[in-house]
Amino acid sequence: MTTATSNQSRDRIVSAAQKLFWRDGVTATSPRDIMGESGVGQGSFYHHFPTKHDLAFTAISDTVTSSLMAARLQLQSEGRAYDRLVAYLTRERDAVFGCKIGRLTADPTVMTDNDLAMTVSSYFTDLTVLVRDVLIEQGRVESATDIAHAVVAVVQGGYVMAKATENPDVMRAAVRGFLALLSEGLETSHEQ
Amino acid sequence: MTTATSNQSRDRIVSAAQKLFWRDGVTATSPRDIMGESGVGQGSFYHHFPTKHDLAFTAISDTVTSSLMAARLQLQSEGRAYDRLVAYLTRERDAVFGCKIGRLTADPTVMTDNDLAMTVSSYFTDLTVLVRDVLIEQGRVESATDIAHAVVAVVQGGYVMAKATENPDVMRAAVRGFLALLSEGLETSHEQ
DNA sequence: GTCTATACGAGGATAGAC
DNA sequence: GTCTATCCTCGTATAGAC
Repeated sequence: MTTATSNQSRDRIVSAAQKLFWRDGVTATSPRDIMGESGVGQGSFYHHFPTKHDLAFTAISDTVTSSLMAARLQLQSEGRAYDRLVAYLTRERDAVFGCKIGRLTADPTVMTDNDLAMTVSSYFTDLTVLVRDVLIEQGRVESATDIAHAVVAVVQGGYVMAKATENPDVMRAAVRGFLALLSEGLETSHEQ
Repeated sequence: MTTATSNQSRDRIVSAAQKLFWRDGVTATSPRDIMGESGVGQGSFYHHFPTKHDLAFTAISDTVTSSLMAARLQLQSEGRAYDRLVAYLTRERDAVFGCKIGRLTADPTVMTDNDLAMTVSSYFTDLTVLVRDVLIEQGRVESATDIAHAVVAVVQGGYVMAKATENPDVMRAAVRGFLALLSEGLETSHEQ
């Protein structure tokens, strides 16, 4: 083994970066900001992450992986497909802070960097597939892909609207509206 | 009259700012970038807009006003309410470039400035009201507000997903999925 | 691994002349 | 209104010692 207790400073740097990237975005977060937030010094910082790109890639990849993991846990749990979908849509979200990953879409540092942009892209394609599979399971085979896109879009749009208005109820309203439509023809048309 | 042909440079500055704010965001666009894009010199630039805030407020307010105007024209045109809603949802959008206004939600310069943040916020509340009124007109009185939020969210989320994946079809899929649900119980439940 | 010192361009202006 | 010169801080590192 090369390191004993699996790097203290490195983890602190990544956590601080994730926090600040969520709040301010990657472009607006400087190495100095991250040193301040993490309490790690300059020498140590640049030892672990020679460039901002390196840190951003580590931090964003980790955020994407754990977000997908959380979605997977919820969408592939026990219970009826429809219930899992409702649970996913209505789960508590820090709506007024925006989506950690969706916001990166508006971040020039991320979008002009192929590695980072692909990581963000993969989050949305993977998440949409997860949702689509649940819709298929529910019996909505016909336009499962389209509806899955709508599901993911409603959540992302909910984040944008809630952040814009600083009101978490806006996200809830969007989800309620969507669910009203999704469940409208339920008894007659689709397996529950 | 104080000026003859109603300021050349000023308009060029605002147009350039709107273009760059859309592409890169406000935070990542510098005065120097805008001078370069507009061809206006430094002295002239700072004469018209003493601070970046002043320019951002002018540019963003104008974008919000004309976007709302465009939505209003489409949502309050002739024809059946349902058709206007479909037209609004399916209209051509530069999806892969993201929403000019929605992206500002992830821009620290905008969100930490009260004037700018309120301008962005008002766009979403006003737009949602426009959509809600069409839904009410269509006969969906019950959850018109919620569904209106869902409509706006699907479009915003469509922008985010399309930009993330660099694929405009993703926005179209989200809208198709949403419309599939919206029109599902149509013949029986609601006026068309 | 971590520290301190140093560097250089860009961001966001201000000052004063024309 | 527009131009050129100047200013100071921050972003993003690099260098070398401990």
